[in-house]
Amino acid sequence: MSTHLSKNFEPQSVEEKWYQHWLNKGYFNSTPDERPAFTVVIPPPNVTGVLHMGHTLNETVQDVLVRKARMSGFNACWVPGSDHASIATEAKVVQMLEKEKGISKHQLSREDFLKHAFEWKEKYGGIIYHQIKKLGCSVDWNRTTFTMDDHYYKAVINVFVDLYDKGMIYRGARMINWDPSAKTALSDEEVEYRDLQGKLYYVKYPVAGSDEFITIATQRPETIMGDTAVCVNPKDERYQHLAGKKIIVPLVNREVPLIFDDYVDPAFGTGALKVTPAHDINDYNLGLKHNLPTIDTLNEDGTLSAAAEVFVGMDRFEARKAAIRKLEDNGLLVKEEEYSTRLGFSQRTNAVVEPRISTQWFVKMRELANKALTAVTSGEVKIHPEERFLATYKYWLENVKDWCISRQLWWGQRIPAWYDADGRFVVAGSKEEAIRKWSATNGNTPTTPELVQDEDVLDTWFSSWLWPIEVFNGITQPNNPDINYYYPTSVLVTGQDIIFFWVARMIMAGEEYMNEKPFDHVYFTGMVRDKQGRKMSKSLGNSPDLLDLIDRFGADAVRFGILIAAPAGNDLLFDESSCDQGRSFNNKIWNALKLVKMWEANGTLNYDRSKEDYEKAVFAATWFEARLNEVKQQVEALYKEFRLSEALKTIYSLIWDDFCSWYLEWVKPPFGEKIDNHLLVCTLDFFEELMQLLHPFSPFITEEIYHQLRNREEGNDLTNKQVGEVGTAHMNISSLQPAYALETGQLLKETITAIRDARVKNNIKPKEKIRLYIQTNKQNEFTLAEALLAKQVNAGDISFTNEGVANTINVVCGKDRFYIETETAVDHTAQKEQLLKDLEYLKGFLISVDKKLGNERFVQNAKPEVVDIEKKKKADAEEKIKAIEENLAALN
RNA sequence: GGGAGUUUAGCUCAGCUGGUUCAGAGCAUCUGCCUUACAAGCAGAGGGUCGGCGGUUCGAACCCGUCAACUCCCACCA
Repeated sequence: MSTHLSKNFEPQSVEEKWYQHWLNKGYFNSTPDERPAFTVVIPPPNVTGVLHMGHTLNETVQDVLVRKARMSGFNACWVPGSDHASIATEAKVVQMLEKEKGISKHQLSREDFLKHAFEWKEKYGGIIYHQIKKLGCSVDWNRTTFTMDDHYYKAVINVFVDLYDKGMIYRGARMINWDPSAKTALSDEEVEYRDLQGKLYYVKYPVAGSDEFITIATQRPETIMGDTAVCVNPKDERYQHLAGKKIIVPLVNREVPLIFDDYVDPAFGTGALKVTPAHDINDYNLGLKHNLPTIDTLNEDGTLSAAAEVFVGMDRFEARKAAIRKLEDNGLLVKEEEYSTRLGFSQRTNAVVEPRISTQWFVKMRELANKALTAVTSGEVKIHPEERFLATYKYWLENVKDWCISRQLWWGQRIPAWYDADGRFVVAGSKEEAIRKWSATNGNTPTTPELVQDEDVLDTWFSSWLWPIEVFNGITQPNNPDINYYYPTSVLVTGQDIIFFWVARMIMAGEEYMNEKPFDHVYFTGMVRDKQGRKMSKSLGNSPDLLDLIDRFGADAVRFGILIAAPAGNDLLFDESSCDQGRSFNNKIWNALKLVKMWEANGTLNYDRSKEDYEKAVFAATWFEARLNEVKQQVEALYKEFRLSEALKTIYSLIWDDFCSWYLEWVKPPFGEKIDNHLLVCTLDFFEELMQLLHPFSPFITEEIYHQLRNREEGNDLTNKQVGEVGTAHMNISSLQPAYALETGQLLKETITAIRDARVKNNIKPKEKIRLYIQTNKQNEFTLAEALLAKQVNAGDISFTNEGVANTINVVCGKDRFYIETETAVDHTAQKEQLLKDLEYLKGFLISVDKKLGNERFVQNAKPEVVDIEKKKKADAEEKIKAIEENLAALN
């Protein structure tokens, strides 16, 4: 039956095969049934993007949870999909059109542009799906959703109309963040602030009708032309005498008032502030307060507008230089100063953001935020790790501002507002509906007004916030069987960087449209950084290519590599070497398979429990069964707390140390001999169970080995097996208590290590057989494990003794004493040294315990159990000391 | 400026309600092994005043205070 197994595990040959097989079997497809649902919606990556290591981590975590749930009896449903990512994608399409076809966006009609965009999406949108497959993700491909799918588009529009009708969406002129590169408004969250070294320019403003000047400090001399006032603090003595005077704005020689406001800090700069209501949020507020005119000196692309009068058409940064030169020429520039400042950058285009007054659409956030706040503070939605993110979440929601949702783009859901020639508008889901509404509000005129739809589209997040609902058509077909079954979803796995953009808003949408949270748990993964702790980014070139990694290490090894270093919520420093570790692990498992497959059963079914030596014969299996059950419980607990990297480490150690290093060595038959049939069955069962335990983390190799272990019938795949359905033959191998088996196994392991150590230290050749004498009060335990002990320390003979044995190497392990008799002469120096060292440690230990027990306050105050433990420690230590001292005496 | 987090072996991190046979794991290091599953391996070993200082306690890596370093989030000082 032995098919030839390759020297090492070869992932390439099995990954493709199994993924296709799983798909063919439809294991990942889910439809509602009587089982409990375990639902996960993927955080949709940008449709034209590629998966970076952050995604890799998220997808792996989700797959682990989903596969684990699937094999634990849940109806697991993981919905894949992608996000149209309006601004990012539109920027890419614009760039592509210019570069490859020499077409600029404004040459195209909206319809033509969208055609190009959809073509682009078709061409590149598949990349992320391919990567998700390569990684082994068990998503339900039948449910793939794109945020611009027809039903999804409709859902977004419905929600907009609904919120507008409820008075929660309004349109108005406000100061917003403007991206001059994409020529669109941004929400506050889409602006990233960075510290920069800038300059502060001191400029003299002449006072009208005098030869005095007021000197102001500014970072932005190119906005001087938009100044409509100069402001000082009313308590500032220096400027009192200028009250009522006019100030002349340089470069344009416009007279503006001098105003007084507490806002100005007299200690900063010169204590005088130029007020440019069109280009600074604070100035804008001052302008409102003091009724100042607003002069917008910038165009939407960041060049200077006609209103600036000078430098018209020049880019804002060029204009800054020009303004400085001109001011210098006019003798108005007093000085420049180095100044560290913060500038806002567009998250998507990296352009410096301009504060700009513009008419946009906003969502009122207060009420929505309150609901989202309650959902989390009440514990309805649980955040992991909680302590770290709860405070951030609360703070944002308590201080949230209205959400600017209109974007001056074409790629996205077009705002369903319709305007007549006079600028009056109605909000409606369709043109027909719009006409109806318009007629109703405007006096039922029978003539059809010429209604034009708003040119703008909605913020991407205004569609993503419906994700957990509309992937199940919950908005467009409320109460359909899917939404009723799958919602709320079980867990959302995402990066902490989009807690406000997405997580908080999904909770708002869930509460608003489903009257229920969108998920039970939120698991925040940390940021993936490189070895040096730097963020992974394209510009640094430190972000590995996922497909390349999978090519080199295999998907299982990559999953291992990213997960092993990823405690929940902590940033993780990713290094390829952890993939290497994953690959080594896979080879270790593969080689264990090769070993087991080499074994041949001896044909006799040695299952006779009545036989005298039965328990001795199966002790290794008894021990491992107990150990396996113990670890399974630990892992279960770790899953509950989402401590996946620890679960993986625990399984890793179980397989490598307990199974390979101890168990397999214990049951391994001597060269050329056959293995007891019963032990072989147990071993195969253990192996199966181990594979099932590891399967969520490493789906491919475990499936492959599951099939290599035994011949399987069609449709018998690990991926589709439930816990308890594999490895069942070995249950209750012997009647020994598991705790006793574990204790004896531990004793055996420690003894083996101690004796091996003594062998190494005394230069006993590995091949040399020793004779071993054991002095112990645990004779039963040692008798049970005697054969294994003999094999593992290469002892030809083991016997028990009540006293020291002359001319031997003495080893003390715990309270037990061992005497090693060898053929060669014994040199006692090494063991003496070791014994003295142990003795010293134990005596020190004893002193500290004695001290503690001698302390009356300890005995009085400490819990009785604790005192008892100390007493036992004392007794044990004394016993051990006695053993060592006797040994030492025997050596002399 | 406000808030949060981190600081334990060379590196990455565990250490849950305070109790020295718990100062641990994995990598890395050192020593010995080409033992017919695996040298991507096996068998051993060494390595830490748990960031500094102070306090609470019979007892502190763990609780409190304070200082320092690093990271992140939030905020309209020109």
